[in-house]
Amino acid sequence: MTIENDAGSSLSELFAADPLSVALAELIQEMRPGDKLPSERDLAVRLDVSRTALRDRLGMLEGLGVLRRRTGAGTFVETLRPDALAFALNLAISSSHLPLASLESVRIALERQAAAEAARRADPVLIAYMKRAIDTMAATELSADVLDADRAFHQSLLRAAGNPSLTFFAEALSNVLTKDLADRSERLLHEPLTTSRQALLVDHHTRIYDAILAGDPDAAMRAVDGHFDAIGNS
Amino acid sequence: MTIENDAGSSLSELFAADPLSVALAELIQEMRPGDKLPSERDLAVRLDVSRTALRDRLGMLEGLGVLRRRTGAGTFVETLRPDALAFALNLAISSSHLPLASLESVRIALERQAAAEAARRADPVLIAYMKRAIDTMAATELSADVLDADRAFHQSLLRAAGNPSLTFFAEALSNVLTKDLADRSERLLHEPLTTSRQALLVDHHTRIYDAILAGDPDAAMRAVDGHFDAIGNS
DNA sequence: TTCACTCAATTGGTAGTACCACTTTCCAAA
DNA sequence: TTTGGAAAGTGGTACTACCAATTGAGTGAA
Repeated sequence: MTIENDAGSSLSELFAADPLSVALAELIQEMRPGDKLPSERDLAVRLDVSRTALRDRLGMLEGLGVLRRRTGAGTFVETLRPDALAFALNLAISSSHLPLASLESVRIALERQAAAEAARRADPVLIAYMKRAIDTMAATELSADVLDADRAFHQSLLRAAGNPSLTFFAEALSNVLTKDLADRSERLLHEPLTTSRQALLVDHHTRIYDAILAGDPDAAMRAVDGHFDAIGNS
Repeated sequence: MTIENDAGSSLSELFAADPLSVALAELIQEMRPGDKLPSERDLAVRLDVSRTALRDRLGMLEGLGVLRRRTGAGTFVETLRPDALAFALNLAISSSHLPLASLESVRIALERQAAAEAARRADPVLIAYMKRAIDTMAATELSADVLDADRAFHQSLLRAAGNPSLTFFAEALSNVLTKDLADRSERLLHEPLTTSRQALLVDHHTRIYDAILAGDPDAAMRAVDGHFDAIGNS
């Protein structure tokens, strides 16, 4: 009866979590996103714990973004939500004083990798979205539009990479850095949109785009680095 | 009285979390790691909720690795623990079917960035640890020792980068990939340690080391890529 | 005085009950 | 057939009681 610990042992061995958490984790591992868990009352009986203790762990798993509890409906297995991770990271940055700059470099690392993988895939349809963002960026005369186009570009870049983990972490980081980015954007919005600066941005993004279109991962990575070096100093 | 929402508003605006979670998050943000929270009974009264509801959220925050509850002692603010994130990621990978390969590429991206930053810092003391790992790798005749030295090398590389966020994410990913790595290691342990393979590994690591020692970020990144390309095909 | 021990207060952990609000289902009435 | 609402089920909260671990102050002896 205690033989099916293929998936469970790795969790219980790696993390010295309490048995109840591990039991729940193993249960969830056997389910798929969207599946409905047994009701709290049933599950409490089945696991031989009180509903109070069970809810404590369910709260934890919901905090981790693994579960979603819907009042009146039930508890469901969730797909990993980047915003849940972002919530944790936000708290951690405040309480643990993780420097924003160090997070920025993680973001750069992910974007660089995304560019490389996008170049390897070279999916014409997905790459077209990047091109559209660049065109928008070049056509407008408003700082706000440039910022929007910039966001759209980086988003389409991640999509073009087609790497779910990369997308997940990058989105989580984006959420974390949103406040910082908002401050920076605010500053840029109050600056006049100089033609030279706009041309510079368009040029940088075009280089990334060209490298990906050409299927050159190394050139794509260099282009991303050049981009972030430039806006880092602006 | 409602003016001090500099840190709080970002949380409540970004995440549509319930008020209680946000209130707790704001409280935690004003504290430092190691600080002790009020007792559950006091906090429940202060926030005007039941201890039941409060414990539900505390469970969530503990799951996120932000808090640590110690029976009989109290609840304390924690520094961000990579293993907590790894726990969540493990569950997420199982339930959301995030491909291991996509996670590997995130790991590569982080390691590449670490190499670049280590080269920029060029801290002789920290770099020396990398050299030691390489020497160990070259001197031994056991597969197990090579694997240990390999781990030591990548660990000292992250340390040499001196980027806390990079280290945090890389460690979390290492924990997640531990099972997969264990399988791979197992396979390697049963293979004979060919001199050519060992020389290849030593050569790859030496290239990374040399580039960092020379303070050349680009070369360091290329060396990391070369390394992972090679072991990816082995 | 100093050290070691005991014990009571405090704290987190669990159990159980009751009730509320919301959702879903299904059956009966139009 | 359609529609309305009742009923059952679910998560959310509150409250009480008790357990186990920790802490610290007080007490005792050396």
